Parts: sequence; structure tokens; C-alpha cells
Amino acid sequence: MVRLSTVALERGTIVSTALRLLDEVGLEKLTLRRLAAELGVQAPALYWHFRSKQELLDEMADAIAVQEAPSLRPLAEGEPWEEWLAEWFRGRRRVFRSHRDTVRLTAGTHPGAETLRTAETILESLVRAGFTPRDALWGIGTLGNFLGGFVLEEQADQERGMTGQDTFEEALEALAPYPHLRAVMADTGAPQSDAAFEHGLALILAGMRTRIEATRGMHKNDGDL
Amino acid sequence: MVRLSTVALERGTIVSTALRLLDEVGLEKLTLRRLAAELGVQAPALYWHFRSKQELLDEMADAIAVQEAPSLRPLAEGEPWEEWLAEWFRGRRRVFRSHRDTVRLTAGTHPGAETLRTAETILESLVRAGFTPRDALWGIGTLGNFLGGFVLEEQADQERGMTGQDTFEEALEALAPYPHLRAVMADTGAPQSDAAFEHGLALILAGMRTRIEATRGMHKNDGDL
DNA sequence: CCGTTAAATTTAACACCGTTAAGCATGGAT
DNA sequence: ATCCATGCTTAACGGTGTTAAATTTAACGG
Repeated sequence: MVRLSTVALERGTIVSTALRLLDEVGLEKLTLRRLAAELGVQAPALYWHFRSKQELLDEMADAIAVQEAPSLRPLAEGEPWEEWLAEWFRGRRRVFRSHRDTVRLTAGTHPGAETLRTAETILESLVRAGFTPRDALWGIGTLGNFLGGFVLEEQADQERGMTGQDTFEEALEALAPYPHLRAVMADTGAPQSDAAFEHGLALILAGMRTRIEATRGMHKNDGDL
Repeated sequence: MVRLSTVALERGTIVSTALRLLDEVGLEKLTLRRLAAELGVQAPALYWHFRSKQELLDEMADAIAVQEAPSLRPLAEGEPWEEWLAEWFRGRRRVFRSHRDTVRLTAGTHPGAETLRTAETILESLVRAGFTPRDALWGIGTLGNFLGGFVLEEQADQERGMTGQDTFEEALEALAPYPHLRAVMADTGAPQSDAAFEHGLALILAGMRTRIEATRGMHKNDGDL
């Protein structure tokens, strides 16, 4: 094994520097030369540590996924699953928002081991709470897709806002030809707000509740499980 | 070099050629030089028609959104809103899937006029069906975010599948350490299947139904509307 | 028919990108 | 004292979006 006597670069430092740089300049301008400069090094040096830029990006995605991973605590006996599940997805959104462009960075990445372990825990907990395994998995999937779509749009809005133009007020102006839309948007505020996220979450959870009730109904004369 | 045709290039032909090329080579390799070659032209010629590549991409996104726009037919009186709305979102998914990488292409694009007009129609129809304007808008938003997240993942899977590796069978192998997950996925099939989409759709629609019932409950003594 | 003008495209070049190949220090082990 | 792997540098290749200037093409009035 090796002893790094002086200033040897390490994968970890590269990744965390890359994440910091990502927040400064955005994914588009996160370039190997720029990252190397930030590390006081020439660009090709990075190729000693990573096989390709994609491998670095994958590592970054994984680092984000692991960092401050929301409570993987299993559902306690008798605890209401709704709030437990909602809180976990709120945490996921917080993690996504902890860096710029995380959705575009993550999209198409295989779920890491940590993610799978969490999925297993949620699945098992929901089944214990009375869900069919299918309903549990599809529920998680729907929530996950909603989360992904929501944050994708949210971060796209932010990136667009960086480059300058329209505030929410100006965007409302553009809706003049669509009176219903304009009126309700003046009421609800920006489409990707906390309130909108909460509403979407509540909507899907309410849908899941109808499934669990349907399941209980079917097992009415199976005796208790 | 000699132009093959003396007919001037037009925005429309450029966009549709770009869409065809997108399906052939994917978004990553959709390059201006390649597109120009396809049109029998040099790359900078495109800059006479478009201010930047981004402007071309925006136009492409808009073209996809408009093409075969799913039934903007307003909800008929007495027609059940669930199936009407579900069918529209199924159509949206079909449109997204009609080209490669459409979600990544569309994300961060301002909604075009056609999209807004459709949103207005849906909103107005849902309100007629008994929804609060807020609930209607947030319902549409949630469905839209779900759709976006779903297709994003779906197309990422496809793109990944192009470059080669794992079938669904092999993916199941990797789930060996997670028995519940593995068992239920063997049952439900791939995560981004038609069945999964239908389930997610049904889940959100069920959630919306609980909202409309809550609304009706509150207006119980307002007299009929 | 000519000359002028605007439209549409070419050629040449710039700055930057990810990536590869080869060379050059450095420090520990033999 | 030498070898050798480590970790970096320098140089370069082919590619990208984009700009500037020169050039061809089409149209039209005198």
C-alpha cells in the first residue's frame, strides 16, 4: 500500500471539490479543466483517478445519494405510515436540492446499494402496514417519479432564473390570454413551490390510502392477518 | 462544395430533419455539423435560421408538444372526468415516447402557447366537474410531474439499454440481498412498465377524487351550483 | 441586359471540450 | 545505486458551438 507523503490527490477530495464547483457554476460549466484548476492540477491528472468524466459524475451522484440519507428507520409498530413516508420523501427532496442540477446528474444512474437497502426497508414497512407488495412498490415508484419530475422542473426553473429573465410577476403577465389559469396561478403561486409539493405528496398518499382500504376490504372474510 | 438543391432551407425542414436525426443518434450525438451534413449544408448555415443551438432545441421541443397533441376536447357535460383526464395523460406519454430523449430535451423549456391553451381547457373542465381551482391546478401539476419523472426514467433506461448491458433478468440477480424487493419486482416486472404507469395514474386520480368529495362536502349547504 | 441589393451559404478561424500518449519527477524497496 | 510504481505534466487529437468575413445566388429596377 501507499503512503501519501505530500499532496497526493484522492478520489474523495476530487468528488467533494467537484460538488462544490457544481454549486458554483452548474453542470453545464463543470468542466474537467476547470475542476483541475480548482485542485491546482492539470486536467489529465484526473484520469489517473477516474477512467472517464462519467465515472466522476457517477461518483458525485452516489455521494449525494448517501449524504445525509433521510431516515431509513423502519416504520414503528402502530405508527401512521402516511407521515412517516411523507417525511422520507421530503428528506429526499431536501437532498436533491442540496446541490444544483442533481436530477439531471442522477437521471440514468443505477440506484446504489444504499438506495436499494432503503427501498427494501420502505417496502417491508408498508407491507407490514397492510399494503399488498405490488401496491407498496408501485406506490413508492409513483412517489419517486413524482419527486423526480417535480425537482427536475424545479431545478430547471432555478437554472433558467440564474441566467436572468422573468420573475413570477412577469410570468403571470404572459398568461393574460388564459384567464382561468392566470387567476388560479396568482392564487397558488409558482408551480414548483413547497405548497405544490406538499399537495402532490398528499394526493398520492390519499390514493395509496384507498388502495390499502380496498385490500383490507378483500380480506374481510380471510380472518385477520 | 456544391449545394444539391437550390431551394432555400426553411426552419420547418431543419426542425423535422433534426427530429429524425435525434431518433437515429440520440441527443448526445445530435450535433450541428451532423445535422448540417444531413441537410447538405455547412454547419454555420444553420446560424442564419437560428440564433443558437438552444433555439433550435426549443423549437424541436415545441414541435413535439404540438404534434398530434392529445385530445384538447373539453370535458363533455356529465362525462366522467377520470377517464377523460387519464386518456389525455396517456396521450402525453405516447407523445413523449414518439422521440428519443424528449424529457431531457423539454425540461427547462417554457411551455408553448399550445400547451398553455390545453392547460386552460383542462383547468376549466375540472372546475366544471366540481374541483376547486387550486385542487384542479395542483392535480394537473402532480400528474404532470409524475409523467415527467416517469418518462425521464423510462427513457434513461432505454438509452442505457442501447449501449448494451443488462436485461431485466440480470437486474433481478443484483437484487439478491433484498428479498422483499426482489420478490415483488419479479411479480410486477420492470419498474417503468405500462402497468406501473397505469397504477401511478390511478393512484393520483384516486387522490384527486378524495379532494373533489371533500369539496362537495363543504358546499353541502351552499345549494347546488 | 446590367448593376445593385438583399438573402443564403461557404470558408476560415477561435476557444473550449473530453480524452490519449508520452515524458518526467519523486520516493520507497531491493 | 538502481529499479519501479506512483502521480503528475506537456503536447496533441478530434470534436464541439459559435463568430466574422468572403462569397455565391436570387430578385428587381433602370
